[in-house]
Amino acid sequence: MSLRVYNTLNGRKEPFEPIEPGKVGMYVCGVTVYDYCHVGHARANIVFDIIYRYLRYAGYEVNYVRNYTDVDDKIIARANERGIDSQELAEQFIRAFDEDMAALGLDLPSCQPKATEHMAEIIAIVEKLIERGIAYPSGGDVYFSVEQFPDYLKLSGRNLEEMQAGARIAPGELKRNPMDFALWKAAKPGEPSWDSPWGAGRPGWHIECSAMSMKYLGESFDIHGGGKDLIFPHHENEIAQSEGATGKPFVKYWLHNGFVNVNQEKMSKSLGNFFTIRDILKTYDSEILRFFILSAHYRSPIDFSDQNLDEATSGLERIYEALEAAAQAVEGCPESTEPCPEADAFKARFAEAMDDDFNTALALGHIFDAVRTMNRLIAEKKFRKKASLVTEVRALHAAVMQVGDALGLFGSDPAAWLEKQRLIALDKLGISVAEVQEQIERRVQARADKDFALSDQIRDELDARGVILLDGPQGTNWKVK
RNA sequence: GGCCCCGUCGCCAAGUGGUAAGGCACGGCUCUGCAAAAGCUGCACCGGCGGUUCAAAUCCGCCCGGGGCCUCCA
Repeated sequence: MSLRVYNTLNGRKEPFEPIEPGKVGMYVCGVTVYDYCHVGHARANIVFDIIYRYLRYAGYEVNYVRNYTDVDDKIIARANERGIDSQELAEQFIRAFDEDMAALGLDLPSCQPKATEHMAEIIAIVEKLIERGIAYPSGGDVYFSVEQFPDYLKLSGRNLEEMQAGARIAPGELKRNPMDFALWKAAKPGEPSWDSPWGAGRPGWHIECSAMSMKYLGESFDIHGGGKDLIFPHHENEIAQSEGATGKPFVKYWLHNGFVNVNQEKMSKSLGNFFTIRDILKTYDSEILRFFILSAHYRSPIDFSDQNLDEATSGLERIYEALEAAAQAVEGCPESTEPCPEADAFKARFAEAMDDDFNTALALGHIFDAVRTMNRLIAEKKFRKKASLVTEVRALHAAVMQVGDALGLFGSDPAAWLEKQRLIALDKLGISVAEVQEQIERRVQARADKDFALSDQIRDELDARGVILLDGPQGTNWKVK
């Protein structure tokens, strides 16, 4: 069984064969740092985080580069609004981005370059393109000439003539063809700028990614990722610039994640229907958000709502409860080195799901199957005395933890995680832990007195307010509905 | 207008030619003082119509409904 990935370049799933066996070079477009990130950014980064994790789980050595776009029109505009330096604004949101990604539990990429630190590389590519007749200086700008690059629009599958019909040349742009795009923009007063052979200026939006990806991963590399909305024009233009300059294939596999929707509509700044990562993390644990995102295939749209997040919470709690129960059930039992075919089969199914274009939804289904098996075995009579069952539960527990690591899940201590969730939930109900404890004690006394009417009344009252009492061998526990 | 995607159980969601994974919710049973949790168990012919095929949720056509890109966007 081997990995197959959906490649936007040809619209099909194809076998994943890295340029250099065993090694993967992967570049993902980061963010333009002028504002806080929203849940859409969270999805993109979580998706590529699990791709990064799974590739390593599958044995690849991965060089993962994710950039910061720290020079751009929007950064300049926002900095001007606030009357601060654009670099200062960029630094502020780079820190915010790093905090958000850490809060989401993302593994750090191998390298996180900044556009402003790669001016020499950017200028070198522009010079090369001019040299080859694919780009031309005009005023203080430099434009890429789309007519000189026959493969233009091969990623997005569009038609140049039709696009030209609707394209306009903005005032001040000295383009030969309306579809030509800026590689270098002449500095306007008050804008950050760098010296270049064409005078002071700054890079266009797309060129930085060509420069940084090729610098760290080579002129041809394996995976380039980003949101679907980057296919055109950003990634299309990256291909044009890069292949135009090198004459070599730029990227082997283009991977694009689907959007986060709110009420079936794309979450976006312009629609104003977005939630920032830091706001959501106040209400929902980051692992719940990750679990929710992994519950759908990465290329499908996913609808963001309280109901969906609450369902994800229930599902994740079920898994953590099983992990906790399994760990407790086998504690102190003799260890065994016996192999466990069931656990091996489970891991094989997990790998098979992930190998099919990172089918995390199916992979989670397999994890739930393993959870049910563990629960079933633990519930057997005299479980602890049956060595084969103990061995199987141990092996399944270890296997779930292992595949969980490949998804960035189940890394918390189950008891602590569940406790945190129920405290959060209780807080939402506006009930204090002390009050619940007090009621439990009253009920314990009532039960001791065999006053079941009072006992049930106490439980029903709490139930009506959203708190469920659970009587177990170790006494009475509680959880939120 | 051009290009593209989606429509599977009450809700979420896999499955893309061989007879529907999983989760949440719901019903029954076991357990329990009674419950809950857990387990067992029950619960869908896949938007509509037509076609191809021995066989279609899966392929083709049309229709209906929803969405995306074409301008900054994860």
